[in-house]
Amino acid sequence: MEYDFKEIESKWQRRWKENGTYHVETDPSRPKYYVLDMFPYPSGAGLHVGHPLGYIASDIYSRYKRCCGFNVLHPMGYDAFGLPAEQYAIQTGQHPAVTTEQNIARYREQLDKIGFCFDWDREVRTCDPAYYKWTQWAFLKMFAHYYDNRTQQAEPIEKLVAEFEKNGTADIDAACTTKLDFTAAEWAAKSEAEKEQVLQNYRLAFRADTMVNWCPKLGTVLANDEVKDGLSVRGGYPVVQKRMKQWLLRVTAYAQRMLDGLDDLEWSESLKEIQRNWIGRSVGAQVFFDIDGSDRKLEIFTTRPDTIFGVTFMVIAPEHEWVGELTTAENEKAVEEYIEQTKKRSERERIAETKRVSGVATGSYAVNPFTGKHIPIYVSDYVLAGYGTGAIMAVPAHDSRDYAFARHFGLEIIPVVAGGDIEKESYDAKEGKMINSGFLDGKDVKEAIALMFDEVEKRGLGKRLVNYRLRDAIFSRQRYWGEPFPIRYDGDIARPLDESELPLELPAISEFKPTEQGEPPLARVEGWQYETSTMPGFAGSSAYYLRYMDPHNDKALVSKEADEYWRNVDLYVGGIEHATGHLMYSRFWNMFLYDLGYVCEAEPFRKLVNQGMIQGRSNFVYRVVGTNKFVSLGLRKEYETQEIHVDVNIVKNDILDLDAFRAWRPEFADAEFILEDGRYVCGWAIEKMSKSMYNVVNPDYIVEQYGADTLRMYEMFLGPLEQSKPWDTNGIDGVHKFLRKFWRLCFDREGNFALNDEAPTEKELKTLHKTIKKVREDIENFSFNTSVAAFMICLNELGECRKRGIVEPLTVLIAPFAPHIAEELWSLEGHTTSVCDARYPEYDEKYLVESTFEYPVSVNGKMRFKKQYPLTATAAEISADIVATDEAQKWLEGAAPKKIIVVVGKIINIVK
RNA sequence: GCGGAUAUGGUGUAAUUGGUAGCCACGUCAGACUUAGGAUCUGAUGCCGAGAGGCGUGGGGGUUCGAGUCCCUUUAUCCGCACCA
Repeated sequence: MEYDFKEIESKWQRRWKENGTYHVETDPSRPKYYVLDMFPYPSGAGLHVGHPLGYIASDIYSRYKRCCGFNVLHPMGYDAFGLPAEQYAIQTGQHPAVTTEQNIARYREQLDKIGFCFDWDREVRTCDPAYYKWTQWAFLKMFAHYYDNRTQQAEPIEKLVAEFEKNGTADIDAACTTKLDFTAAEWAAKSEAEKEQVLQNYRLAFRADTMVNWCPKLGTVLANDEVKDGLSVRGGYPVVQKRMKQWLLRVTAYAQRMLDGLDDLEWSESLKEIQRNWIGRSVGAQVFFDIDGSDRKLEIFTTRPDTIFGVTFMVIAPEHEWVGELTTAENEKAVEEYIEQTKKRSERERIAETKRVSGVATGSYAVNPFTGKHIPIYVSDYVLAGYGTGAIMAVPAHDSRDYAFARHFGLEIIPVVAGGDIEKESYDAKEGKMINSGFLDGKDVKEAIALMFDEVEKRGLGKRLVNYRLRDAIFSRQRYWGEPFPIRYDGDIARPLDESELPLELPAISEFKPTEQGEPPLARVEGWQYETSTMPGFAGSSAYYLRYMDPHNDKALVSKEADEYWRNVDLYVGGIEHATGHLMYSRFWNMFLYDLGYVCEAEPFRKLVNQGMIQGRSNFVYRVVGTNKFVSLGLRKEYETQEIHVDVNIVKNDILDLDAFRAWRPEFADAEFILEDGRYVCGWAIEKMSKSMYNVVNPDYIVEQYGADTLRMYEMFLGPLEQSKPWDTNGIDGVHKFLRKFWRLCFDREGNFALNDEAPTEKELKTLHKTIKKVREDIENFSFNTSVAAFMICLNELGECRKRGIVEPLTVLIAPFAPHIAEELWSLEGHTTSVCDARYPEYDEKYLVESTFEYPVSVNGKMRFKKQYPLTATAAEISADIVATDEAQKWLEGAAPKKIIVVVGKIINIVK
């Protein structure tokens, strides 16, 4: 019987569906394991061969865990709200709900062909009102809570109000936008609108007038992680800074906890590092500088208080609120001009021109609290309004930016740390001895920093302070295709809907552009008395992993029972591109729900694996310039040629299918070829997988040609999971050949199923157990490429072994990788259960043991590694051959091995 | 500029974590069976050399009896952050 993968695969996919094979329920009698993939955004282009990489890996792991006795939750869904569907709607008038529905159907069809073990009964879609009800619910909870720095958690806003009524802000230590100061009496005197204004300063979901990333082309604001190099991540359109009233999430309140939480997560060091950088904690001091002729004190933040003696000027950001106040009459014109000029510069220009020094003096002076010197205050855009206090103390001798500025404006440069040559450049290193610094002279930098902290606090100049680079997340988008905010307005006061009013459904509209007045599309809806912006893409994806635990519950996001059983995600597989977006927001969202007691784990994703990107491998043909003749790769040097992308699907092993090429496009219908060895060889290059490069490989095509099991194994065989690599269909034959060989193992020459019950030999058992051990270890380490290789080696070693005692465990072993073929063989053997109900095979150590082992020995004074000893060899016998090095002696000392366990000639353990 | 990662045959990769570098595949070459093969099977295949032999894990140096693996240095590529005080 031939290996008819089409027949086998459709048969088993149908059965799995009919029998609900992969349906999961909570089962307290069994240990749980939660394997999650980052759910896809269903785009119009469908899946290419790169998308399933992570899904296949997680599917193998899920099936493996299931065979190990775990109750495995492995769900899938769709991140269905988002910009592309809406952009498409604007162009075509097609409602996003319709295109999204179509795209989901297409995705599902593609996914089903690959044979995943998802529990589709738990599917979620973020655009489903029954789902986004809980996104809105979480938002309302955030609106109703603030973050108390003393209890280090979210608390009901009523607690804060009660505090205001009693003591005003006197005893408050809460996360806020700006520090407020008022008494109980002042609070009582405020109007309702004023009180709400104050509370917005503390709520975890709040509305504020802030500088935002505005993308005119997309007509919406964007969060920091949606902007890169001054361009929008989606679409690549310019982004400008603009002051607007927006909803925000106070993620900064959780900065420290999100930072601390990283330590215990099984994430890659590089991903943790990206998040640490994004949070950007820095420890420093807040210091107030007196301003000459004013009662005001200029507040700055510094991480180098040791260098205060070297401060020779101050700089404030152009957006600093005191710019007007600090500017003297004679400097007014120059300052105004400068600010006008910086406003015109886009974010992109500002980034591009970081080397250019610019600035202007305010005419005011501050006083260096340690030297007593009067120092000028400048305005310059190298100081950012958004970080620290938007003002700095400049130490040109020890900060390269201050140095460049001082050089440009001819300002004094005083070295206070010995070690550099300030004639040439600033000395930024945090090491050396202090000079020109009064009581700090002779001290080491580290020591000086500590002493200065104390001194600053003692003199009442300021205090220690921790600053974060992390910004609050802008949460509203001026778009249609997203979750509506459960907020209505009473004048300017935002009123939350009652929970019983949820979900607030997105109304149907037919025109998706912003209004003439530039308002979001929802402003077109007649009678819409709610907020007109919608929530951003990350809203729906922030808690979807919780919803999978209990997807049909209409009383709660997740029931206590389900949450306490499934707890959190044990293994999360997805791309690194979500490092500062989704993975930050999800952690914030989860910690918030944890504070409120709705979930029992503070961290949502315990272990995370980032699969690499699959790049495209493009093929080229070479047209002789001015003709319709195409010359093969090896001969192209002899002609003047033009390189043309050719569809990779009509090229095999870099050999062009000439007829297919002629049929590909009308202009090539009468193409002629200059061949080498009778074939046309194409050139190739690694590029991004995209339609325009004609290098997109569709998984459907691979499944059609080779079957899902081959696709699954080949994707794994391609290389280490976490590494980016190009897709190259060359080579898939090797994996397909292997599966055919595995299939034929069970049939005799006449094609009858022919497993026998003969007892396996020692050698065959050794091969089997070696493979079991290797494959199990590799799966645990996510080293799927080497486990596929192990299967191949196994078959090579076994030859034509048709013994049930060998083939049956191998079938179970291979099932996570190639489930269809495994199921078929399993059923032919007479098993009535599904192969996924079988226990994963254990290996028996005794089959791994050999009777001899090798040890490095000296032969004729030269080190060799050839000599074999019997297992019973004594230390004395071995030592006679060993060069008398310390290491060898140490190994022998008291180590006289009683038993040495050896795997195919290598020592794995010495039992004493 | 700062931080992280990677570098091994013609190609994708492997190496029991300091112990015979190149497993397993692709490709290539030779052979078998075939009317035929994009089927199947067998063998060869790191480089130089006729051979003995020599060289070989981006480059240079070091530790070690022994280095792809550890240390120092350097180069290239990729990724993240970037006027963050």
